[in-house]
Amino acid sequence: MAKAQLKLTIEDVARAAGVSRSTVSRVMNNLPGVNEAVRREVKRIITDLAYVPDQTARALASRQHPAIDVVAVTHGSALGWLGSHPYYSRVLAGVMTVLDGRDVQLRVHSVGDDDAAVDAIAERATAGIVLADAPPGLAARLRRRCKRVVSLVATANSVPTVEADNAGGAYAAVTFLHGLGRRRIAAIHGPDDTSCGVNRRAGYLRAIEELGLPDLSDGGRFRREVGFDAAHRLLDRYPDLDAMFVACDLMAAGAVQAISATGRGVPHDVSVIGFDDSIAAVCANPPLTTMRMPVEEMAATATRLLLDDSVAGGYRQRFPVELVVRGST
Amino acid sequence: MAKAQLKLTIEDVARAAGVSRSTVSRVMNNLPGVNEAVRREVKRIITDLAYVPDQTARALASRQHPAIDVVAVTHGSALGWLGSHPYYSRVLAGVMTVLDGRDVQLRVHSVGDDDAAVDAIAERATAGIVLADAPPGLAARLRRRCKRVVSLVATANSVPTVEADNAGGAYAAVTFLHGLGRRRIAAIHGPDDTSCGVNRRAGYLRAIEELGLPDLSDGGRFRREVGFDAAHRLLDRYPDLDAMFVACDLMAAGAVQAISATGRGVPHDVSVIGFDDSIAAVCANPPLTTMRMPVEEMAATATRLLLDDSVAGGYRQRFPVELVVRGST
DNA sequence: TTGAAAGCGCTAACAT
DNA sequence: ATGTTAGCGCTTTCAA
Repeated sequence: MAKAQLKLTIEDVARAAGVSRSTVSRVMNNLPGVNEAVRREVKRIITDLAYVPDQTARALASRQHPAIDVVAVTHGSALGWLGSHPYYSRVLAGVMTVLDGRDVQLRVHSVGDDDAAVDAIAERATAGIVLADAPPGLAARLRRRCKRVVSLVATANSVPTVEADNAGGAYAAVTFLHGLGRRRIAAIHGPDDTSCGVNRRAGYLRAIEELGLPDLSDGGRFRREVGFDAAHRLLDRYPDLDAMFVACDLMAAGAVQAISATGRGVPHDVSVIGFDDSIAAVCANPPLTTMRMPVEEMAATATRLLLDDSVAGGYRQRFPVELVVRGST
Repeated sequence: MAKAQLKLTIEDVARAAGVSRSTVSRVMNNLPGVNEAVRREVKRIITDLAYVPDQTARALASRQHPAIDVVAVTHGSALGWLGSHPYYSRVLAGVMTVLDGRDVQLRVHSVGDDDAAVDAIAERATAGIVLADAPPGLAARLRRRCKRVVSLVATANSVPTVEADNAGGAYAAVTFLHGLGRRRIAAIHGPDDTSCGVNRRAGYLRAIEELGLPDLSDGGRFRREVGFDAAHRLLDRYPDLDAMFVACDLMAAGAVQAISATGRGVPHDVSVIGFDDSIAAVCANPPLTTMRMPVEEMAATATRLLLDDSVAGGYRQRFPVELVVRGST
């Protein structure tokens, strides 16, 4: 019996397959120049032996490191975004659960409109890139320079996507409000330049149309202050509204603050339903009924896809969004 | 003129210093067996040349990777902690700002009472360990096995610490409430087995004693539900209380929910002041006046200390905690 | 106290 | 299509 190996190396695989290390290397990296039969055989042996290439050696030799790059787009100030917006930390949490135990680095970037910086990320990417909230332009540019990209929001068609059913969630939220007897259902939407913003709005619109309700909309960016201001405006314009569908919890928390400030009760006078099920939902007063986005699960899925190198061209996976009932309805 | 180097290697340093690579390596790693004069000279040259060793090569040769290990202690369920408690994501945000651009991995661990797991972390640690909320026992154990440790909370004496002035912050909070004319100031404390819990309580106690106020205390763990329940009990027992000092924003958000639920107004009937200045503060209704902990800055400082390898034995740095006034007072 | 030499496990020219 | 040969930049015996 052979001496126990502490760690399997490419050499072991080569020997078992009766080929050279170079060939094994080519197979691992999906490089051309290997006979198909040989390639299959080597792949089989790699699987059988449960061989895992050493990422460090690979990095040293190839001059690039294995890592998952999470890229968020900078809306205004870059600093403190992670700590201040629940979404990003949930994405990181999801990625981390998968990276745990593996020898893969997690890099975080926040990009504005500096194309050079974007190209640099693609250039240095290794295991792959997870797009937290990239607009189509950015996503397409990245995808052009690096095939291993997965977006967590609907974006350029060419980019593999693991998204949530935003439109369906919004539709369900409005339907729920309607079932509660509410008939003057306003909406505070997210930005029109994000697919989340657009799809949640679409879901709202479809619902009120089917239900024969009026369109009472306002909105802006996914920030608490925006929700606060929009709710004030809405209440001013439509003093009789009895419910609000708000496109994210942060805004919904702001909306609740505004509604309270006018002397109205939540949910007595106005029901409000948020979206995301983030920490903001549970800290609001009253705590928010909301549509739960499985952000952590989505990020984990995207990461696995990247690590398994199984991101096909038009890949698309859609996660359902679920109603969580709390005190604001 | 010499050919332009794309990257400085240990060889360049050795040549400049007129010694061998081995010697430079020994100096870098603070290994014994180098003449003091030579050591100083090599260090000078390293600084002059701004030489930064390649972490990947180092990892390959030494079989260990450069990384910052952030360890959080698991209170109950491990999953989802990052996404659900603002503190941790702020710590990560702080660490990341420092790691950005450097070739250092960020690993996150959450440990319960599995000593073997703790030892494994120490074993594999490289650049160092940042303790987010480790109790003395854990911290001491880790420190015994790995010198490069920095804690973000007061803990075992042997462990270098970058902490916040919790007692001072709590004292300032109560004083502020008193200045507002409040005289029945209750407190919702954190757990007694954490230094934050203990020190914030100590600050409260010192203040009410100096001010000649009664001690109206309750508390438990740093969770929203606990704040909610404690506030209810407090209001039951002392119906006339007019202010609450709550040891963290998450609990404070819960307290505000409870106070509202009894029909009282915040801040009209009861003023509440939180601690941390996390996302929870701004999502509460009304938004929370709170004592700001510079968590991101603290984590960044700890990380830099580790990376610069300048963690002395009894290192201790204390960050001030600042009052942020919002609507709950 | 110091240096020479042999790798760490892999990739990437360059041959064949 | 495949193998041979150098390294990647550092650590680490082993000699001196």
